[in-house]
Amino acid sequence: MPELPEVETTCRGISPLLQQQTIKTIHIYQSKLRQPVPENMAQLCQNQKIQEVSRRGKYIILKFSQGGILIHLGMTGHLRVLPSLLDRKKHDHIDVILNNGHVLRYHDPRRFGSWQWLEGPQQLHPSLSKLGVEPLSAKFDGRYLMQVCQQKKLPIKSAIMDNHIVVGVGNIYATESLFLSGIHPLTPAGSLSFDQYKKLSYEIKKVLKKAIEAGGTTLKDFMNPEGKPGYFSQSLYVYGRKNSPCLNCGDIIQSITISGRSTAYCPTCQAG
DNA sequence: CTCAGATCCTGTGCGC
DNA sequence: TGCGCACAGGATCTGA
Repeated sequence: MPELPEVETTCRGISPLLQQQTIKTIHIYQSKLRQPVPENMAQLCQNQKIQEVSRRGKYIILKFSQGGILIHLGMTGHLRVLPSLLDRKKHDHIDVILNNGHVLRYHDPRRFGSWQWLEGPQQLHPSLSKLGVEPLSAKFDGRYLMQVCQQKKLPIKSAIMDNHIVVGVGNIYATESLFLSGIHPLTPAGSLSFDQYKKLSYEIKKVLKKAIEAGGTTLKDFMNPEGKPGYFSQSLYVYGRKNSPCLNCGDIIQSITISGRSTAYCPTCQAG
C-alpha cells in the first residue's frame, strides 16, 4: 500500500537509472488498470528521452521534452528497473524498454494504479490540477490546515486524507499522525484549536519524513530483481493494533470505520 | 456546496 | 487440510 513515502522512495530509486535514458519501446501486457492505458501510449513514448523523474502527491511523472507519463501505483503497484526482459512474473503489466537494455517494470496485482499520457502544462492535467499542497512543503502548516478546515464538519481524519486539501496522506499515516497529535479521529475538522492544527501538521510531516528516511536504505534494491523496495517495517503506534494495549498508556486500542476506512485510535490518548 | 457511500481489483488471513 | 468470505484502500463518481 504505497503512501507518499513509498512513492517518494520509488521515485528516488528509479530516477538515477532513468534520467537521460531514451525509451526504445513499451510493452503493455495488461492495459486494464484503474483506467485503461491509452492505446497509443507505446507509440507516443517511442524514442522519447526521459528528462526528469518527479513526484506530485502519489503520482510519479516521467517527463519528456514534450509530454510525459503520469503513473499512479494505486494500492499494490511497484516500479522496478531490471537489467533485462527476463523473468516476467504474474501481474507484471507494463515494461518500458530503454535503449541501454534496462527495463522499467510495472507490477500491480490489484490493478488500482494508472498510466496516463501527460500533455501540455503538467498543472493543467485533470489528475494534477485539483491537488492540494504537498505535506512536506512550507505551505502546509497549522495556519493552512485551520484555514481549509474552517466550517467543515466532516471528521478531521477524512479532511487530512482529502487530496484537495493535502496530498499523500493515506490511511496509515492519517491514523498515526492523529494518535501522535492526541486528537480523536472523529473530531469535526473545523473544531480543532489552533494549537491542534499546528501539532497535527507537524506530526504529519514528522511521520512522513521518518518513513522516507527509513526507505532510503532500500534505494539500492531498485536495480536488484530480488529486492523488496518500497515497503517499510516501520513501527506503527496504532494502525493495525486493534485490541492491543496502547504503547503510551496501556489502554486498549479501539477501531472504528470512518468513510469506509478502518481507523484505530486510543480512547485515552485521543480523548478530545 | 458538503459529505457519505459505492466502486474498481486480487492476495491474505481468518474462522469453521 | 481446505474452503469461503471479509478485508485491505486511492481516486472518482453518484446521490442524498
